[in-house]
Amino acid sequence: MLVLQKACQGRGTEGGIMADQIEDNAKLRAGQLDGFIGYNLKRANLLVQGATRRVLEPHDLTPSAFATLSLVMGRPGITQSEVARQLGIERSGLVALVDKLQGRGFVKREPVPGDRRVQALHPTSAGCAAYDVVLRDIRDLEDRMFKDFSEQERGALLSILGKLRTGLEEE
Amino acid sequence: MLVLQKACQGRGTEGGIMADQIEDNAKLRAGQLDGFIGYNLKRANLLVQGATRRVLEPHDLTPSAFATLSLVMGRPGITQSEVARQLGIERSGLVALVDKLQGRGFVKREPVPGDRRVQALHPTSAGCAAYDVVLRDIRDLEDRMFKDFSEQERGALLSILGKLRTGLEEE
DNA sequence: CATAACTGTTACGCTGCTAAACATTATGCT
DNA sequence: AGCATAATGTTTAGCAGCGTAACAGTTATG
Repeated sequence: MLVLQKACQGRGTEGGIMADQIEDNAKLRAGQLDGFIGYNLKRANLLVQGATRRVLEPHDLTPSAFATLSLVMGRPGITQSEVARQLGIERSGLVALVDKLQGRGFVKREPVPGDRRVQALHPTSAGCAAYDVVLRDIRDLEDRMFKDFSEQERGALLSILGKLRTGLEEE
Repeated sequence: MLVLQKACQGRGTEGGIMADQIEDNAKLRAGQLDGFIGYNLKRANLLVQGATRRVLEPHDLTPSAFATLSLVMGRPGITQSEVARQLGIERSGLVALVDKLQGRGFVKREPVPGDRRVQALHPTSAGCAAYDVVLRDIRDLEDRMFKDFSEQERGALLSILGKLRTGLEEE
């Protein structure tokens, strides 16, 4: 608050003359943004997702497509609604995703005996093979990103993110 | 790997009959996605950004607009290119952002004596006042999100995210 | 058995961003 | 000085991802 007023009343409008002083202030004040989880999360996510995209691109997969494939691999017969829920997106958005995955022969939609509304998702053998190789690339990427981290830090990050998620999901 | 093959060759195509077994497998295998930082980051970011949007909406601000305002507050006279760099977006994307901020009278563009290309950004008094109240709301939100976290965990998250960022920014 | 709730799907539109091009101004090389 | 190179702000065009709303078919619930 004090800082704000200083910025506004003080040299705010004269700006740009004494570059070194401004640089100093930057280090002192710019921390504001760096103190917010929202901002840090966004930036980190931007970078990580960028790297992920670059790894996935040669396989012609988007992060969402890979996540979908991964879910289908992990739980064959999973319903589309369930996938959407786990991915945190709308059901409608998933249709195109599954369409593309099915078009490439990685998954197939199959009716389930008990409930004629749903079409369960199953991996094909081609999907399994593809997933196997892509998974290796992703694992490599994660190892590369975490190369400067201790095993403890890596675990801490995952657990904290998980805790944050569950805390927010149930409002 | 073993898991994959099992999923593919095994009950993959018969799916959906024994719901309880499938549920069990979900708990065992679905961890795959939960083990990736990319996925956890994306999900957490989705939720946090959603909450942030909800807080910012009454003030008619987007997260990016708030971040921009925050940067201008923290370093009056900052250049647009610099803001774009810090936000990790393109210069072109920032124009509309600043336009809107300027339209609402929160910041103003001013020529800088030394370099006639740049137009330095400065907060107005209205911008300062607005930022002051919005900042309070954001701080409240962050406290609410972290209510179940120890001070240590909160610090750990920020430092790890920061480390991840700097590690990725320099390739 | 009627009403509500759920599933997959489509069509439409918005938002946020990137990419490419351009004019203006700075900088560096020779 | 002159010329190439780069940087800044800007416009325009376009795209990808996502949400909303609506729909038909199906199941659950009172």
